[in-house]
Amino acid sequence: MFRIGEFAQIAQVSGRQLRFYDQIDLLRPARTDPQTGYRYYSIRQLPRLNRILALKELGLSLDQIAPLLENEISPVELRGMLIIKRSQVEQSLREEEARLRHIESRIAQIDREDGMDGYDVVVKSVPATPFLALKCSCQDMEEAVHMIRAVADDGGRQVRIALRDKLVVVARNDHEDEKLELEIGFSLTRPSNASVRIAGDHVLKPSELPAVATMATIVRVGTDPTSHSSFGAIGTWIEANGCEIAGSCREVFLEPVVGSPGLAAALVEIQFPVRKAA
Amino acid sequence: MFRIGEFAQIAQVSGRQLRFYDQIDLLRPARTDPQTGYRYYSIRQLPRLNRILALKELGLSLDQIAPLLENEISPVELRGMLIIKRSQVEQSLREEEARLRHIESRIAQIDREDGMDGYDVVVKSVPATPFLALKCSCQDMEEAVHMIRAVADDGGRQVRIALRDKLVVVARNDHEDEKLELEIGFSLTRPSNASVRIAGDHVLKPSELPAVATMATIVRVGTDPTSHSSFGAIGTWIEANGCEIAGSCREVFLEPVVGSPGLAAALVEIQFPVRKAA
DNA sequence: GTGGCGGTTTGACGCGGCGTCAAAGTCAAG
DNA sequence: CTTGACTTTGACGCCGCGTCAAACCGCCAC
Repeated sequence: MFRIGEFAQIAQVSGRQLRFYDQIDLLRPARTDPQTGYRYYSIRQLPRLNRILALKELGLSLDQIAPLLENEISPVELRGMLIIKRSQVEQSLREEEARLRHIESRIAQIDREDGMDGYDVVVKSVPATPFLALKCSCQDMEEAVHMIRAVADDGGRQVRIALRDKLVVVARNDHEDEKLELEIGFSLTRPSNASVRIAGDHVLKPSELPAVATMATIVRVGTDPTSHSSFGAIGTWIEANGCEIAGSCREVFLEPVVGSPGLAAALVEIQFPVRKAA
Repeated sequence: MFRIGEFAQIAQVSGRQLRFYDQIDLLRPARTDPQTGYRYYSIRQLPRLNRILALKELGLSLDQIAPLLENEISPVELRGMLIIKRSQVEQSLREEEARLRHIESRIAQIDREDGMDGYDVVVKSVPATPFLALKCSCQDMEEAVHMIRAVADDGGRQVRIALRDKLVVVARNDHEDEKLELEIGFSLTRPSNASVRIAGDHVLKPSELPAVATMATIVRVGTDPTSHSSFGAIGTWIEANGCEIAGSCREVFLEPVVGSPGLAAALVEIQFPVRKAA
């Protein structure tokens, strides 16, 4: 018979641990002195403790281990538990790997002394949304900004405020064309069939922004100057994450765009639909 | 301004989470109505929340994130934190991989319907111990058992009980010889220079069992019948763990071996020194 | 006004597996 | 008998919220 400290030393566990296992009836000492409360362990209890430790290392919880020790669980059930556990471990392995890649890419980013702003990429899911937008192809950014401003201002006036939600620009990058294929318009709070004619003989037509389950997003202030760096950041992120782009990029203006400095000072969320690369 | 529920929906977090971040001063709402206590968030707070979420995904704790948000931390310090985090993640990756291999080998074991007893392999470290033992080489198991019994009985009588600790058999398996190169003796509670002569003109000589940092161990009842299966189990375990054997195997008799059925009914701990395979 | 429903508040407990005190009692050696 | 090492119970801490509960608030329909 050993006192708790000796037994703890033999089994390389802490005394607190043994007391805890006693408390939850996982491993009770062979004898407990009723006078003093001292716990006395037999070396014969070592196999049980070792079994506990071995199963714990497999990732099973103490609640799961308890019935195993009492042989209240058939090998088939244990197999089932292990199958589940395996998939959990595989999942967490993938997550840890992704985490590791992200950490490394951030370290590399610091070493490059990049502007470290706006590297807060977050994945979220977005639901399908009714959309009222103008399709157009622009030669350059300048023309695009002009069109966006036109839609924001004129459309903002003509679409009822209760219906209008947020200004959204969708960039279709299917073909490696020089031109920017854009859809510029408003997400809507509820579906609507009405078209809206704005200045310059353009028409906003109703459609739908499809739902995206995994969308890599980044929020940025202002459209132009840092545009390149934040796109770069999200690209780096996607690469580090082992993902690939799975659709057209969106820019969502989170605040109503008002007046002349509106676009430059606006809070914009860049969204890239992504999926796990094959 | 959004109420907590709307903001939570936008950012894809729970309201409880936002309340918690408020509580720990990580993200306070833009305004809190002093009358009702209602929290009102501005969309301008989304970047901060996103930064929190992004850093959290890197594995940083909220306590670590807080100063980062206040720019109280230089990029160099952040880099240091990330380096540390990286090594932690690498470590946990290795552990998870080992866990996965162990789970899979146990599933395979169930599928083979092996006797599932005694697969509770536990790694521990053992300190160096003074040792009083007889070196001998035996032709077969029968002779070995005979020698062990001789040492146990006769040595047990002659070595003072306060000095004697446990019966230990060390199996040197350096050369692929047929013969068993054994050291049979007692671990001692303190160093001693005395030799002990036992029956059959054999002599127990003092030496030392070297310390082993990582020892794969398994506890078993009885020496003979299941010997093969438990050695198999520990071998499988070592393989699954990506380890290799790094020294001579030991059998430690955890209980004093008394009388005739002593060896067969004894509680024995098999020990294999291991190290990570290259 | 008023009833109702859905959102919000604070507050508390729970989780998992112990670590880490603190105060008081026990054991064995000198 | 003293001393110092060990043990007991009990409580709180951890980390990041989830999940109640009871009470309160806002907005819409009547």
